[in-house]
Amino acid sequence: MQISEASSKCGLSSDTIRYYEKSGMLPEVGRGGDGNRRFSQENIEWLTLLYWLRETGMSMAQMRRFTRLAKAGPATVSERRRILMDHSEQLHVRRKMLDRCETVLAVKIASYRERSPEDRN
Amino acid sequence: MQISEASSKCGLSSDTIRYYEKSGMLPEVGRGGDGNRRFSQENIEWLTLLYWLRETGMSMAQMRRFTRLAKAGPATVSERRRILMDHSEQLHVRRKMLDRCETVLAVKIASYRERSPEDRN
DNA sequence: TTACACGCTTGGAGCTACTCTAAGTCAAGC
DNA sequence: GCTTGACTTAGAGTAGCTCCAAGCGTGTAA
Repeated sequence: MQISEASSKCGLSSDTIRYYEKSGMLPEVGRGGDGNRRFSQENIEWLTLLYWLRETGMSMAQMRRFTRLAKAGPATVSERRRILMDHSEQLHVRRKMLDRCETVLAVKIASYRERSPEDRN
Repeated sequence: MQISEASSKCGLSSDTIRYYEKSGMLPEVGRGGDGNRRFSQENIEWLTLLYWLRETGMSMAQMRRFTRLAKAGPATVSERRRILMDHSEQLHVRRKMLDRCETVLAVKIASYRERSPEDRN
């Protein structure tokens, strides 16, 4: 599978995939006789995980660390699990932010509805 | 109120407040006789709203547009309400992303738990 | 009165995480 | 043989901060 198909399967753009590879966030990606990248099913699964981690705010530094651990083999499984569990907690923090913002917006929108005598910002 | 107090009240750093002002995302901020910025209660409310919009992913371009409309006066209220309502919908999209990511993480974490014969990435 | 600290000011450099562009290679189809 | 299209690289450009240096004005302490 070439890069554009990989891109449409994992959700990251081709540019981002190349950038992630250069930044050490992918395990070895093979090349065909034409010199182009060939993505395996495992590669796609990895990219898809990165897509979700990025989409929910994990830093590249953390993703790089996660990749390094995965490359190091099964001995690092517990450390990797820790990273994912920590990120899972981050998701709760973010959800709370969304909830609070929704309240803030609701109040602001309501203030726009009532036609007050003074200018409402 | 000077910038550091404003910063601690709205949640944006002093640097970010100055940056936002320079980028046309604040209505006029007054200056004291010493040449330093003086923030009014209205300023703080505006900054706090920007804090929430940023925190939940609104682009600077959109925030700038929102500010421009607010400066233009009450005639733009309905357009501003539209912006906030659109952003409110965005929050739902983001929440769904968090939910899906949580599922992805749960699956991955579970795969780490079962000690499989092959190396699990 | 001089000395130093503190909080503010500006302009500009540096950083993260992409995103886009230019210039080139290679294989397939006409 | 020529064009088209997907790929390659290096490197420039962008968004949104974040930090730093150099300088100014006020306040306390010696």
